[in-house]
Amino acid sequence: MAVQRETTRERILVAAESAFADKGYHETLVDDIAGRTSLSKGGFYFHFPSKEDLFFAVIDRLAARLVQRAESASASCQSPLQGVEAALSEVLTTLGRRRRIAKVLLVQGYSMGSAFEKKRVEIFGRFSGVIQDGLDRAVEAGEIAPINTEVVARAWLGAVNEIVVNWVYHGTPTPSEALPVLRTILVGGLERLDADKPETDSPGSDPVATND
Amino acid sequence: MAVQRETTRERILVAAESAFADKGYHETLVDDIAGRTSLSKGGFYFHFPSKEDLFFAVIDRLAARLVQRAESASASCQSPLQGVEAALSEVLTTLGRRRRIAKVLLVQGYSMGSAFEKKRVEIFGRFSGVIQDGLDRAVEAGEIAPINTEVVARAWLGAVNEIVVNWVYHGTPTPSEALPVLRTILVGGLERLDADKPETDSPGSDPVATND
DNA sequence: CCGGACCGACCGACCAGTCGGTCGGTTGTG
DNA sequence: CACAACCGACCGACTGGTCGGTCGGTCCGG
Repeated sequence: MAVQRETTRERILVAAESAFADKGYHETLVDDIAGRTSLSKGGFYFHFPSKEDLFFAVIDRLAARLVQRAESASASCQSPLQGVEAALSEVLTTLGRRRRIAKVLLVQGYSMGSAFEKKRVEIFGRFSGVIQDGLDRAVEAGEIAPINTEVVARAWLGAVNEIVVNWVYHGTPTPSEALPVLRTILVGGLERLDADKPETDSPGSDPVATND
Repeated sequence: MAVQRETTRERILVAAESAFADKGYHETLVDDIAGRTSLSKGGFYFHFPSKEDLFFAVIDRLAARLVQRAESASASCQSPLQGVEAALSEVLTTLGRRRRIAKVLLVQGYSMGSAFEKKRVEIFGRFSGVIQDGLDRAVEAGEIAPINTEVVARAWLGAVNEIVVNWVYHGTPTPSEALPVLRTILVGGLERLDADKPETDSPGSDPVATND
């Protein structure tokens, strides 16, 4: 039997992800999670020191996966701006495929109260860091004009977040429906700056397509 | 003594706004609010049927005020697009002046759990309605090219939301710092569409300034 | 027979909401 | 004007249910 440690821990994380998605932090009881894991409450507390720690672990796992997806999507692109666009699409479509995950990551955390604040800052910081990096490189590469990339990154993240959250609640418009529009207005908002300052020296490749 | 009804109710609302801003829904006790109002718990329950009702009343009040500000800012503009821009600025700067209000309105609600979902949909719907209306009129007026205005409105709202929330937690960048950048990328994202389809018949007045 | 994994009854803090009671003002009555 | 009957606003001790967390114990593989 021994050395089920990681297996069981994983089972708990999976069950918790689902439970938190359904009911939020407060409304999910430790007994619920124990139940879904076919574990007793005591069994659960053998693996996690507290409910709060469990929640953070769930969030961290999700965020890490998503950030990695975004990063690798971005890395497989030629130009920085395309990379940012790809990261954006990746996040949007991934969350769009997994409504429950989106809900845990973007909504349910707040119900933890003040303990969540630090975590939210950290998670959103990771994402906006990825985007900001790409934007900075795009500026350096002369793809877009200089601008406060931190604000832009945040704004994009917020736009994506709102589209996803609204979809989580409303069911419409779906992220994949929204993607082309988002691409147009977000990336387009920067390209215009480029047009203002036409000092680019890109090697003639066609610029980022503005629609699918 | 009689007929303090409204006065006391108002006092409770004000105190609750502040308490919820500080500690969120769950962490704020009815006793806290009673305390801040120099009222007993029983006294409080004379005026509100439940803690939940109180919270909704607080949120509604704040949202109504803010929506009205946005609408009147928008109404005092000449072109629809300028109106949308003005509404955007108004919301951003108003929230930027009142960090606590921003927190109650945009963050703390989630800590109520599922009961808040309907409310969030409603509140954000009100705001995005204002923006969407303006955008629709801007499309009709030929100021911008046709686009899915619902998605755009949501995206803008999300961008503003994220900037404000990030500021609430991080303290930087401040909404007023972010405003010019937001204006550039958001409104700019639409103007570019205009440039693609140069069929406007605006009466020669200079277009919306892209920076202050 | 040791100890890691797990059990589940139990504890106790916590808190929304209740309820019997108080008290100052107002209204009605003679 | 006096006095009673009434009422709206408010008080605060109490309750009842809920849950996170604990702890003494069990079970099984090595």
